[in-house]
Amino acid sequence: MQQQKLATIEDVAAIAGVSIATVSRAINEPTKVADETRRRVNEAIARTGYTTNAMARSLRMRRSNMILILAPDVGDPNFSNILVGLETEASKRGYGVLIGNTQNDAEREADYLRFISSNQADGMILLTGHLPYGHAQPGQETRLPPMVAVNEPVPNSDIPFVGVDNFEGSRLAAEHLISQGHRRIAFIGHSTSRAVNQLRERGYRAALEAAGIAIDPLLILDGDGTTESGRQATEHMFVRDVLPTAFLCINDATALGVIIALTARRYDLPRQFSVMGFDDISFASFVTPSLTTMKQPRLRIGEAAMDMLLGLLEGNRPDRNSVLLRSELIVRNSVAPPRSSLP
Amino acid sequence: MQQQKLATIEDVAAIAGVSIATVSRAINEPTKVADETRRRVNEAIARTGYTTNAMARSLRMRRSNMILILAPDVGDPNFSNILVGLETEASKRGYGVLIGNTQNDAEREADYLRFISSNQADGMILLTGHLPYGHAQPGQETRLPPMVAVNEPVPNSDIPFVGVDNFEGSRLAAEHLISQGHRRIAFIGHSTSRAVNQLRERGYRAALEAAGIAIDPLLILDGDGTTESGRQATEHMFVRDVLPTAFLCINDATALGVIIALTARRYDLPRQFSVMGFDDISFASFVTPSLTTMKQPRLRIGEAAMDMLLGLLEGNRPDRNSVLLRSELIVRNSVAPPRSSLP
DNA sequence: ATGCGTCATGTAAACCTTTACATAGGTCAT
DNA sequence: ATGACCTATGTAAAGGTTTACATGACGCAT
Repeated sequence: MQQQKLATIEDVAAIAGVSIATVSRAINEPTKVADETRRRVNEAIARTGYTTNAMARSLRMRRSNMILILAPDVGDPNFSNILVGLETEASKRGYGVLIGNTQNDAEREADYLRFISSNQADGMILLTGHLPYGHAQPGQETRLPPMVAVNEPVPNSDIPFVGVDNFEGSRLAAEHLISQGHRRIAFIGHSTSRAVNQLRERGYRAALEAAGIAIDPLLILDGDGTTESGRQATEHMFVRDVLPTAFLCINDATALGVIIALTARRYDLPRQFSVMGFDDISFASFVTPSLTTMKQPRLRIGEAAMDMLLGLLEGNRPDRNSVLLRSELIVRNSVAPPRSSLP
Repeated sequence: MQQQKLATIEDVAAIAGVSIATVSRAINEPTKVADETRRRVNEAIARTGYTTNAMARSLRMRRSNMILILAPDVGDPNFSNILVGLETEASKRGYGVLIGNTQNDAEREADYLRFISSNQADGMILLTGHLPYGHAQPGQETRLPPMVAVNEPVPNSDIPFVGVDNFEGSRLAAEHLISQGHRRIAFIGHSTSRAVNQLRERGYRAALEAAGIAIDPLLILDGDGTTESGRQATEHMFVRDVLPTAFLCINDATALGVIIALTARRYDLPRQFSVMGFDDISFASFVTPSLTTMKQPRLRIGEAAMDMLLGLLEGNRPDRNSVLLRSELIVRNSVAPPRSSLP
């Protein structure tokens, strides 16, 4: 019921009155075939509706023109536009995009390697922050294809990385708060050894030091990147009674938790406390007060990463091993000068 | 630099001392091969790290075990979890998932058909609400593969559909408002001929009629599904001075627009006006007031759709041509009894 | 006339599977 | 002893490309 036999290169060759080799050349290296012949071949192609069978082509060429994207959660709003960027660039260059949603499950990660070892994908984008589990199974040792890490670098590896400049972004964010007159600025991080956190905390420290503000360790708290942890961290500060005038959060989700905690305590934001996030995820503009944050150029990150990977596949050594894009300050309504500094 | 020649079935056969046919059978139909032989083959496979070349397999079998997902915008928060559901089910059944982000661009839609006509995908999921442009190009007439439409049915076609029961969901939403005492309920729709809108409006009408409430045409407004259109529709009502006590919106984005408009006019929600959305997208719980809405079971929609498609590919006629899943009432803080009905 | 280089095309191998058909050995009923 | 059937395996074709190598025609310098 399914197959009504698609036209093959032989059908085209027969109609055009040439050999299949000529048809193949007419398609892939048009200059190598005489004008008149090329015309006849094209006509035959049009008449038969021929399209080259990708499987046969991949089998012969040993490349599939497919890229595997490994992500812990494709639904994550932080990934969505990166995905769009990845797909756009790939499609523009004639590549297809395969998605692997790993849910950080080792078994699924290992499973997805079958796309690599069975030649179904030529390269891999890692949004996971680590190499797929099982890449070096006792007996197996799957050869890994060219890869580019996005968003989170792969620690202890020289895998090329594309992402936002976390140090710079965080420094700019802290500078923004400082420029508004804040001097007691809390940093709520997400220390689980993730490189991202380190850089953002360092950016925060750099900005404070540059402004001659002493770092108060009591103002640096740890969370796990969730809204709930932002809320808890804030509560913790009230319990200890060590309060900042502004909160710089590792991400928007955490910042939302801070806002929730402060609002629950009936503080008036941003008059009494300022809050900044990082990422600019979709709800950032809908919270009350709307969130001042650093916007990640997600679309461009995706495009740049795919561009780099395809470059690798085509044999270009990349000029640099990592591409850091600028994040952009998005001023909304969650930041204001601290009360004490008001006239 | 790339290829270090992967092991083929011949290598395995040589080591195991059998023919390649036996190796193939040992892998694909284990019962058809003697225990002892199977053991030797498996050992040889383990030793060589052999994985079957998917390209050769697909070429021979004429099926790729890949599904193409066509979506206007993979980044749309409304799609994200559907995507996860689709991917999860596919992966569980041994299929891979290819994404095609069409951006509603005819050219890109046509382009993605190459995956079909070149045998790179066996089936297709349509999130676009229409057949890909170019499926019946003058000369071309690409044969379309088995398909399932998700979220939005394809009008004037018998393409199987999986989605939420819009009529029922909308009726339940309206009933919820009625149960709180509302009788003047506005409906802000999105009439651009989309089937979704029709059904939701009908559900609204059905609930009102069942409660013996006359339909006031002045309370039925049109929008285009965006936040801005929700704001405008609300303003329009104030201009005409025809006001409801509650707004039932075609989706959460629209509802957000209504909330913005009302808040800007300094009304106290939900005391003075109630607002309901539809979808339960991620920011729904973060808005102030948090949005009472109908939750779409997106994950399950994705899974059900993929299940149906794979069923079709395996030759099962589906029992029904459409699967409608229930949406769930999520009660938050944007709905309260109308002032007039308070004690 | 000969030889050489170039250009357009054809021939056939290779890419790696799956599977229809053939073969061979064994069991069992007649 | 014969034939029928079953099981386990092997042989070889087919699936649709790309491309190294071969062929032949032609122009041109010798």
